[in-house]
Amino acid sequence: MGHPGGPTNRERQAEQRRNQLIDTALDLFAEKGVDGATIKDIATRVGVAQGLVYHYFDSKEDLLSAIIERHGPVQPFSALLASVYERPAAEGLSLLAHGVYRVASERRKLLSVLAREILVRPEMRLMALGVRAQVLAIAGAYLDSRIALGELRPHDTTVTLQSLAASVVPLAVVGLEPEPYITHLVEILLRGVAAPGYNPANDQPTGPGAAPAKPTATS
Amino acid sequence: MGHPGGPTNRERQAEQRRNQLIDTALDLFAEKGVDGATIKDIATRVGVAQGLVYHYFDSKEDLLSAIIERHGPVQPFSALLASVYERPAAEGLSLLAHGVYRVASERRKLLSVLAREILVRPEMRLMALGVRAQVLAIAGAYLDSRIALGELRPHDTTVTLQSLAASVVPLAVVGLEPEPYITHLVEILLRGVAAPGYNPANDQPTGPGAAPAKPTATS
Amino acid sequence: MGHPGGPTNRERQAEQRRNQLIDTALDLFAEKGVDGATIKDIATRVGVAQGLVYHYFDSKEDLLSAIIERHGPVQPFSALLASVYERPAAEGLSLLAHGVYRVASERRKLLSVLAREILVRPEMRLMALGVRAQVLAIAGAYLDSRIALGELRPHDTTVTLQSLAASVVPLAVVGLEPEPYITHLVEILLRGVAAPGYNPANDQPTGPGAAPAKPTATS
Amino acid sequence: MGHPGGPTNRERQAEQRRNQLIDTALDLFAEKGVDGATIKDIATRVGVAQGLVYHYFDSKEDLLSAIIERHGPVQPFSALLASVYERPAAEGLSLLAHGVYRVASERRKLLSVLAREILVRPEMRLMALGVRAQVLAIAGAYLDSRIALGELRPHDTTVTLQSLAASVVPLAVVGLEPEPYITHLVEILLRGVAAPGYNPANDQPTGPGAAPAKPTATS
DNA sequence: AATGAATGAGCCTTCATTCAT
DNA sequence: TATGAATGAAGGCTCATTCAT
Repeated sequence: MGHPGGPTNRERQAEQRRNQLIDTALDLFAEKGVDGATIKDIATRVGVAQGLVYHYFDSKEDLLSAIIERHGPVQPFSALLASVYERPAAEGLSLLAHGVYRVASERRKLLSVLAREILVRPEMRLMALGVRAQVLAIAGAYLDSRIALGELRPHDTTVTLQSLAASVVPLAVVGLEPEPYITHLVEILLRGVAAPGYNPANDQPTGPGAAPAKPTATS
Repeated sequence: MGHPGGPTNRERQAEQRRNQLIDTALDLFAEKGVDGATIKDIATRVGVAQGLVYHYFDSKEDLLSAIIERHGPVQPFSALLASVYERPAAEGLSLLAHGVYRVASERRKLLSVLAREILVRPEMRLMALGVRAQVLAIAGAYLDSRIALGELRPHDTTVTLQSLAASVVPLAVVGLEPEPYITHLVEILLRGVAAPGYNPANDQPTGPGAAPAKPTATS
Repeated sequence: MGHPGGPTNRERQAEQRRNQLIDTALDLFAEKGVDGATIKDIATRVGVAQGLVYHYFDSKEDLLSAIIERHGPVQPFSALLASVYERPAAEGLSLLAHGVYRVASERRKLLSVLAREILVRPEMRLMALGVRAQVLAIAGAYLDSRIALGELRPHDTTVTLQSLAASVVPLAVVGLEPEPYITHLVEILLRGVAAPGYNPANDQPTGPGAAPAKPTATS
Repeated sequence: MGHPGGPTNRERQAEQRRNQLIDTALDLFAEKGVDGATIKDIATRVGVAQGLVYHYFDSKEDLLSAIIERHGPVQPFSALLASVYERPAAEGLSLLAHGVYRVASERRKLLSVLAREILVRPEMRLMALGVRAQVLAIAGAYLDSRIALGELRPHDTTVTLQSLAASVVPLAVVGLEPEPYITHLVEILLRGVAAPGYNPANDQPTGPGAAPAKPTATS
């Protein structure tokens, strides 16, 4: 405020300390749960006095909020969705699945914490349901567009996406290997929702007017 | 033990009290988490003194074990799997999906508790992974048999099952409506893993030239 | 509740423990102030664990309420006022002054605590003002009756009472000797409010119609 | 100190800051009590960092001392007493009463703080008792002189003064209106200690045979 | 079987105080 | 002069657990 010329050295250090506390808190919350991890745990692991935590955060609750703010997965998920837009269905689903795995892997600690807290805190549950609704809306619009283009058969795209996410995210959170699981999953889902005659191998949307190859098989 | 003629009156009452404590503990664990619920909470809700809890259980931990023992979902899931065996793939997958939802709904409180504890207790995590492996083995054997019969195309059946379970169980745990979600999900998965030309409507594998059933929505 | 035949042994002991905690808390609150005295102080002086205090009281605040309930000076002051009613003014004022000193002496610890808290807690201030108003109303009615009987000259009796109380109570709270201070005070106030010609030495109200002795002196 | 020519600009600013801190501390001590107000509270209200408080004061205790030094009511009370000296009793008592109210009103915050601390800090209690003794000595000498002049009857003047102060000061500290309370109080006390036949209206001692002034109300 | 008094460890939080910048 | 990061000692309160009755 009163010092033009960018952050001072001291402010930079304070910011670092703050982030250090947030990151350490996230580690410990993920390991022991929010209730199981103590402020003392966090301070000790960072190597400072307990009191310092309260210099940066009003309460444990506030610390949790700061964690979410800093590590919140909404932005990366949004970016992922944006990057998929306009891609053919086969490629898009694959990008989606692998992307979700990657983002969830990077944020696995936070997701682990949230998964626990959502079950017990109504406000967090509501927040999570809201985010879920937003993401489903955006991603659903993408899949619907692929239906309109004739790549996918008409269906409730929410189901596809929910299934995709529900299958992939826990994998990442628990830390299991993605492959070959995800590739197989994408194949199953794609076959499940592909329009008759859509050939993923082409990586090219078949025009809506294009005559599908003889329905010899569902593949 | 030393009294022939079945349980005495007193033993029956003790059993009832024990179960009452277990059930109430489960309720509270699900509401507030294992850490968030106190022994006093439980005793108060049952209408007894805290001390009594320790007549029936050695510790909070022991109480949690008793809950799992009494409400463990392994048996019903096993029964479900058994009931599906020998059924055609289309029917089997549907039975499986709806059955999983039903069982998970009935046990949603326990599953909610377990979901939280698994993330934080290594022993529980191992236990859960073990159960998962068993269930996947049994159910996988079933799907493999349907592959062998030509109903389903050869694929990693674990993926199908994992996806099914991961999609359905959270639905039940969070308390969302199953339909039309589950029906749609089954349709997608079934199409995704069906052998070419398999006609679910027949409950019989069909020749390659048979027309596939129309999708639910206008294609 | 569920045990006819009066309090059990255990209940009696619990009650004793409770009172012991209240009394010890009062001692310490008076010595160090409510903020200055710690729950540990109290527990230690009683010879129990800190936690036990919270078995009997919800909070430090609740403990303070219990102190007021048990040691509240309203009842004894009311009794004092009742005992004075119908007495001649001279005797009444003297009884009042000495009685207030006695009661305030007996409750000096609580009054000391309240004196401090009133200055800082609006609710307590209001409560105290309310009590003061009640007491002044009752005692004022007494003095007004003595005015009507011609013993005292018409005046704002609230002032007399307020002055009496304000002079006597601090004496008791601080623990100073009452005599000869109180006797002198009563004499001054009595002369200050006596009707011309009222002779306290008589301990008899002069009838309203009685001719006052020649106004040779005010005494 | 080492700079001739009066205080430098910087010294003047420092003095201002110091006084600002003292005044703000007094405000907060009065509002929340010495224990209840924090150094951070004070610094925040002044708009500076906590650390700065420790550039001006060694400790919270030292800050309290500085408050007393700056706002101590001894000087104004002394001035009041000096101004009363030689005045006739009736005028003197009235001046005293109103003057005490005025001074106590001006210093009500400090008096509120002291009232609380005296009850809990032995050193402060001693200090206060010492001040009280001094004031009573001076004011007592004044009243004794009026006794010697025949305006007041011989009596323990300490009692009169104590009663006056005890009645008036709390009024000011709590912030109640002075009138008509103080006027009535003075009248009562004056009648209570006046020599027989003393006529306040004259501001002159009157002979025993002189008719007393009519009471304020119809007697 | 049942009660609830009692314990004691530990948690979150506050706050006066210090100190490097 | 001024800042605010950092410390560390408590303090209020909770809670699983024990035990005499």
